[in-house]
Amino acid sequence: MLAVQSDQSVHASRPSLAPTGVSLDERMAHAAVRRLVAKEHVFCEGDDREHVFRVEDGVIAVYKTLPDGRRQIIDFAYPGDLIGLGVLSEHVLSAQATVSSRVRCLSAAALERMAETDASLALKLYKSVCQELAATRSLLVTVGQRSAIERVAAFLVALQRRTAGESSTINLAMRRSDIADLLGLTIETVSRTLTKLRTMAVIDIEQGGTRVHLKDMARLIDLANE
Amino acid sequence: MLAVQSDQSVHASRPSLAPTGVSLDERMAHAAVRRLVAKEHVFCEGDDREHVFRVEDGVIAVYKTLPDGRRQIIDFAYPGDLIGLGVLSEHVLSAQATVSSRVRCLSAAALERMAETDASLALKLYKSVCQELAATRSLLVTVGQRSAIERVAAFLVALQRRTAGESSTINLAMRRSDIADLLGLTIETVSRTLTKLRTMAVIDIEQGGTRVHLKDMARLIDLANE
DNA sequence: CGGCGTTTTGAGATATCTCAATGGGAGTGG
DNA sequence: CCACTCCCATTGAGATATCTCAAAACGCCG
Repeated sequence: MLAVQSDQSVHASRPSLAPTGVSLDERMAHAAVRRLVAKEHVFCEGDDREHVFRVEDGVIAVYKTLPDGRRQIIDFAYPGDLIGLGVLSEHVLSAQATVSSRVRCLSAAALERMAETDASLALKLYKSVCQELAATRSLLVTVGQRSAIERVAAFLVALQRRTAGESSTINLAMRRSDIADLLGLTIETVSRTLTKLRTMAVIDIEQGGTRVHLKDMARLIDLANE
Repeated sequence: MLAVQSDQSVHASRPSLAPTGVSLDERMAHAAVRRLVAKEHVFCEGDDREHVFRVEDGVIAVYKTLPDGRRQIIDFAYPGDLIGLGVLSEHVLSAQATVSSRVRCLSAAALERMAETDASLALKLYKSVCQELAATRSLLVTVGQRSAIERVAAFLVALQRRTAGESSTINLAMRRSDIADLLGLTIETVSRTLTKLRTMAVIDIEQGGTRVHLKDMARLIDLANE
């Protein structure tokens, strides 16, 4: 989700005219860590927005549900990402660990109070949300325009870029139902599409179905129609 | 799109520690106006991001295209909305008038320079992008989870709330193809769905097909499954 | 009045969903 | 250590919502 780059001080690049005593990272270092088991919620829609969280380990699914229970995952948050930013006093989305995870808790009020007098921090938040917006738009294009195989291919490519670095093996760290709810498909279609990609020799699925080896990245990107 | 509330000065609510000489609205008042005919572009993906625009009149479709020409409209921008904000030096989206429109042009560099030393303005931009993000997420839920009739109903409800005030008559001010590309449907499905809603006596479609009267708002909201 | 772009409507094709059954792994308790 | 259970993934077969292709009607503008 929101990738706020680590730095030694929020004032590193440009001196602020409204200095504060404590940098974002300093606060982060002291913030309490919370451990979550798979499926445990970080927060739910409607909860008071007391904290902003930074993912330390694991994967957090940020999602919205319709009254009848259908669920759209908006984003997966990986280590380093921030979740829970917003302008309202209540959460408008829910967030749930897909596997056992750790998050660091930061007071939302304190963060936003800092930003009120610290242009550098406010601008950092602004730019971060712009990035988040770009990611959400990208998912919207995928869900609105692409076929099932294109969606799954795009998802795998995005996951590789976001979490795997140079490696061509990715760890899904989530269930098929999570992927389905991200891409606007059913679990059966996700499963069928993954086996189709395996049949096409574009990917390998390891025993357990959670680790995937991207054998033909160029082909996968092509299939994603990016 | 980004709804930056009008005010007399960006310092109205809280004195900034980093004052600037010129408020956002003052700049707006002096900014050049550009007139566009239907289908004319405000900017295209890849263009240098020289300006941020505020819509004065008409409707601007902000969209992204896939290599093969499929198009996903991300948002319609109405009078008062800002378009073209971002962190990169190039536009990552295209923007096109759906009907003849007017926009005001503001230097992107100047705006972002102001924000660097004006925490109040930076925070305002942050909050605006948060709202934009919320709208995009909402559309993502619609496109990812809802059926054709739910999507069209949700679109009509959102349009009414956003542009019609108290009135129950809305002006689409766009083609069926624009609605289709917003909702991830085809023009035929949009057309059929609108006539279905008319048959159900939930809406009336005026001669010309561009003005729609929402006869049964409660039912429409229910159909949208919101 | 003619022509063009757009919308509507129809009929058939198809991608994806739904429902159902099977199988594998992980954890639990005997 | 072996059943047993639960959860999840896979696979199949049939249903269906939406798409595609095609034609006709409409409305606007020159």
